[in-house]
Amino acid sequence: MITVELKQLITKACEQAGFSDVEVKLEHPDDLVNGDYASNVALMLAKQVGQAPKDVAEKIKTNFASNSLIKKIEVAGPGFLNFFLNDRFFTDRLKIILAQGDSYGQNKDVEGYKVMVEYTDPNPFKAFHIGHLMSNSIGEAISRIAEASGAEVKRACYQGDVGMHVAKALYGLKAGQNLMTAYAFGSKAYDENETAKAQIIEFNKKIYNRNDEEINKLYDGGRAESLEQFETIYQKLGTKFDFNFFESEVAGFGKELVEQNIDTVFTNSDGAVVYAGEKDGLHTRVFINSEGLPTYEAKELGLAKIKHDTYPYDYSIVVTANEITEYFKVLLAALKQIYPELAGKTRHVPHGMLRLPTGKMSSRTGEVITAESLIEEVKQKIATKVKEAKKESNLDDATLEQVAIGAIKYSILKQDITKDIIFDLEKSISFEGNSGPYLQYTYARTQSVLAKATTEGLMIDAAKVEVPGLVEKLLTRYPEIVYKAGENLAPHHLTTYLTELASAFNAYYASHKIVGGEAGGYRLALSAAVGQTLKNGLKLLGLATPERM
RNA sequence: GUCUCCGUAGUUCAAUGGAUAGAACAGGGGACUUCUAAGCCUCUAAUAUAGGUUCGAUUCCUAUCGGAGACACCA
Repeated sequence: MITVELKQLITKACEQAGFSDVEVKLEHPDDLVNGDYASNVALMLAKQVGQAPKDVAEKIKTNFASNSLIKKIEVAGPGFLNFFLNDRFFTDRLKIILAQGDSYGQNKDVEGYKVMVEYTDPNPFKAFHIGHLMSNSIGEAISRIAEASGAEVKRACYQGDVGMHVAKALYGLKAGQNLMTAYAFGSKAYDENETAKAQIIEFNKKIYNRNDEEINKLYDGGRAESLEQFETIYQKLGTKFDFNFFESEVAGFGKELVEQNIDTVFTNSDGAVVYAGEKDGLHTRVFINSEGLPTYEAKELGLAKIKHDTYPYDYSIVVTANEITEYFKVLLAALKQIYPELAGKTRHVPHGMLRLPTGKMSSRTGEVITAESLIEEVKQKIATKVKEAKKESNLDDATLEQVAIGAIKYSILKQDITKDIIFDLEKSISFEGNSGPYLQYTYARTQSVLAKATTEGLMIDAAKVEVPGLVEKLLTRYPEIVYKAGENLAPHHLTTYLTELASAFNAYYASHKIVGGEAGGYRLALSAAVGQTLKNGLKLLGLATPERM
């Protein structure tokens, strides 16, 4: 990468100037008049060597070895070193982008590492709601970014197919409710009716023990139907899980693990088995309840080991909403004592909550927006909008869905994943400006232009090359952005960048005629490179790139 | 009450301790007999408060105020 090269040159110049042990940092100045890259090494060094920052900068500048990459170096502001790269660097990059194609931007940061990413985690018998959509969008993006960084990624989904929520749903099913309404019905009964509560607790045991034929039948049917619904949604969203783990499969082993470590790791307390987290600055959590059943904590403990047996990961990433952040710390503390090597490889990536303006969503009360209904509603909105804007709509249903899902995913991925999203259908999902469809539209536009150019080839002839502007400069930064997104597990760096790139290209497009004319070949090559980069970036985010829209 | 995360234009979001805090939406104004107007150009508008560290703070530290989450048998 260019940044590595540049850093080496700076380090060398610093040494030549008599400054050693410098950590060189590079950044892109906000304004291109301050160069393509800037470094604050002189500012950092100034105090250490007792000289004025500007003098230090000048010394580094004069000791810079001449090379073909750099056009000029300026000392500016309080003591920044601003680097201007040769035009040739940017125009040559277009060739590289077109040659590398779909692989442009990939790196080898974590090459050879086996990574398991767990995300989405919906519960059978409960609705797949927009919260799951958030986890899925983030987890899928992280998986794809990890792949682009060289990792071998396996996607995992962990699903709660046993536990009180299932017992409540079964109570509802038994009372004649359907899968959509059963859970809320059972929850209500549990809270309001003592007899129902006792019955549900009884159901819960029967589910674990599988000793009641009627319950088994209801359970098996409901579970299968739920999983089938989830598959349909994953297909729409573009996720294919390599492994499905179920609480029913890990519960037994998890319970054993806890029981084997009573008195060493865990303690008995009021009939339950708990981990006293206070010694780690955390809080106490129950691992086996007083009914003798493993809680989510014990199951998760078993899951960690079973995951590793299934796929010997170097890193295990668990993507969930941040409401379980504290709980996960307790889990990791316990895991650290039982399987220290696994705890060290496990990383919890919490994301914000998706909340409604009225507050937190609650599947207990049935106050949820399902993923399915959101996608349909957004499709409707887009269809209406397109109909108003254009006389005829050539948008087929498949494209409409790609754009709708693109709008939804973008709205989730555009911000720092740790922050909550207050979800308001009217405001949260945008089709213009800073949005998924804006990027998809820009991509389609590049393809449309290329299709128009039937007689011209993509030429980057030295004689016809234009002076590189913002578009060319942004294009060269893409690999840095992928790297940064991977390093910080922060997909929003990509969305921000892609929107900047699309915006620069749209401005270029509005003021330059691309097809035909003197520089036609070059401009087409530029359009192709923008299209390729948008496509690669959108792919990492999990957004489709329709050719027309 | 204890712990964790968060407070940036009217709204939704950006900004590895750096230069004039950047977009989008909303609102005002505008261009186009041109390759996709889901587009382009332009104007108005923000770092919760008070201290501290630093050459330099939206960013780090402390306190206050405000919001969200967790705090034993749900997940």
